[in-house]
Amino acid sequence: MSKYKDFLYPEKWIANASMGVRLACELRMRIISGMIEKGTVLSENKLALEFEISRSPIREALKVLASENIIRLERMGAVVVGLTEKDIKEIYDVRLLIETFVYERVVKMDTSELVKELSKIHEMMEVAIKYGDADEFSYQDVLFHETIIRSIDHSYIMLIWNNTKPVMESLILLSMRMRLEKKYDDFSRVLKNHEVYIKAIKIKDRDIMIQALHQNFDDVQDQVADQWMSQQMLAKGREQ
Amino acid sequence: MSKYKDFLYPEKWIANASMGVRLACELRMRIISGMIEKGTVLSENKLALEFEISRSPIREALKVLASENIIRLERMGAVVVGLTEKDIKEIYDVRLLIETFVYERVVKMDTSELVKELSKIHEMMEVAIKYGDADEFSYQDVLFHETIIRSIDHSYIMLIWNNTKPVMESLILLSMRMRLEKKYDDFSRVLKNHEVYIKAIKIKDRDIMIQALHQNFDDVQDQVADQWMSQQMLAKGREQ
DNA sequence: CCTATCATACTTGTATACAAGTATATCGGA
DNA sequence: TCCGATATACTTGTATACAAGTATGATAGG
Repeated sequence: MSKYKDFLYPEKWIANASMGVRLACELRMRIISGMIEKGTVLSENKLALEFEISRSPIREALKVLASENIIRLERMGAVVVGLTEKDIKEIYDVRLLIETFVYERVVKMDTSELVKELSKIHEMMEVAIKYGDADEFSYQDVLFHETIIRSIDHSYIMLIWNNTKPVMESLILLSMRMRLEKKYDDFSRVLKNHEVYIKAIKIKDRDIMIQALHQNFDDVQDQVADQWMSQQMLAKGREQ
Repeated sequence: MSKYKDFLYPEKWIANASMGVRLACELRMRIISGMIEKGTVLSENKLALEFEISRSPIREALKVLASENIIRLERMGAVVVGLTEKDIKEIYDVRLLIETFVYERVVKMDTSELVKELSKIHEMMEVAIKYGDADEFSYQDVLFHETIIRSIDHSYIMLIWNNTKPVMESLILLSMRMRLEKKYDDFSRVLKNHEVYIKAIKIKDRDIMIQALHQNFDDVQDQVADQWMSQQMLAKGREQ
C-alpha cells in the first residue's frame, strides 16, 4: 500500500492487527519522524486512496491519533500537530509521574517474580544489541517499563500508560535506530541504567529507586529529545 | 431510540455531538449506574437494533468505552466490565496524582485570572444547587477541576484528564443526583471545599493546596464510593 | 475593479453490504 | 448414551453508498 514502499513501523509487531491499528502505527511514525510535516491536512478520502483501503479503518486510525494529540480533528480534515520539544518534555513528566507512583507500590510488594521477568528482558536487550537489532531493543525497552507498571495491578495507571505508550514507543524506536548508526556506545549506558533499575527493585529501597528513575530519565529524556531533533533536521533536509 | 424512553445522560450536553459520542455517554452511564449489569455481552448488531442506529456509530462508542476500561472488546462481543470499588479508588489515585502535579505548576504562575474563572464557576454551582439542579452542579464541578488543570497548559496532563474525565463525570453525576434527594446537606460541604481550593490557589501556598486537595478527595472519594454502592444496590434491587 | 451570490467539489457522519472467521447446535454414528 | 462432524447463525473488519453540511471559486452585477 502507498507510494512509500517500506514502512517505518515494524510490520511484524502488528502482523495480525486490523488495518486501522496498523495505519495508526504507521502514520504515527511518519508524523513523529517528521516525514509527514506539521500543518499537513489529512483527508480521509486522500488517505484511503493513498493506502488503498476504505475509509472505515482510516477513520479508526485518525481517532486513535487524535486521542494521542498528534493530530487534531477539525471540521474539514485532520490537521497534523506533531510533537514539539515541549511535548516530549511533557511525555516524560507523565512517565516520571506514573513510574514514581508505581514504585511507591512496588516497595510494598513481593518483587522476586518481577525481578526475574525484568532480568529476562534485560538479557533480551543485550542480545538484541549484540546483533544490532535496534527495533528489538526498543521493543524490549518499552516492555521493561510496561512490565514494572503492570506489576502493581492498577487499571487506571495502566490506562495512562496505554495512552502514552504509542508515542513513547515511536520516539524510542526512532531514537534507537539513529543511535545504532551514530552513537552506538549509548546502548551500554541504557543497559547499565536498566541494571540499576532491577537492583533497585530487588533491594526495595525506595530512595534508590526514585534516584535511579530520575537519573535514567534525565539521561534518556535529553537523548531522546536530542535524537529527535536530529531526526527532524534530517527530515527537513530531505525535503529540500 | 431504544426501549428506554429516557436517558441517564443529560441530552443537552451532547446536543450536537455525533451518535457515536452520544451513545458512548449513555452506555457509560448505564454501565456505571449498574443499569447494564457486569458480564453482559454487548453485540454491535443488538445495540444497533435496540438504539435504531447503524453499526458505525456503535463501533465508535464501543471503542471509546473500551479505552476507558469499562468494557472489554473480545473476539465475539464486548463484555461489560463496569467499575469495582477498587476502580473508583484508582480513579481517585490518578486524580490526586495529576492534580498534585498541576498544583506544583500553579504556584509558579500568575493565578489572578484563574481565581476569577474559578470564582465564577463556584457561583454557578451555588445557583445550580439553589434551584436543585444536580446535573448543572455536576457539570460545573467537573468544569472547576478541568479549569485548574487546563490552566497549566500541559498537553499530556490534559490527555490523562480527558481519558479519566468521562468516568469521573458519570460517577459525579450519579452521586449528585442521589444526594439531591437524600443527602442535601452534602452540597454545602462540597461548596465549602471548593472555596478552600480557590483560596489556596489565591494565596499560592503549596502546602495548603495539597492539604486542601487531600481533604477534599478523602471526603469526596468516600462519598462517591458510598453513593455509588447505594446506586449499585438500588440497581440490584430493581432487577428482582 | 470589487463585491455578493450561487454552484461545485470537497468534507464528515451514517447506513448498508459483504467477506471471513468463530461458537453453537443439531444430527449421524458408534 | 456419548462423541464427532457439519451446518447454521452469529461475530467482527472492511468496503461502499448516500446525505447533509462547508469551503472555495467562479460568475454576474454594481
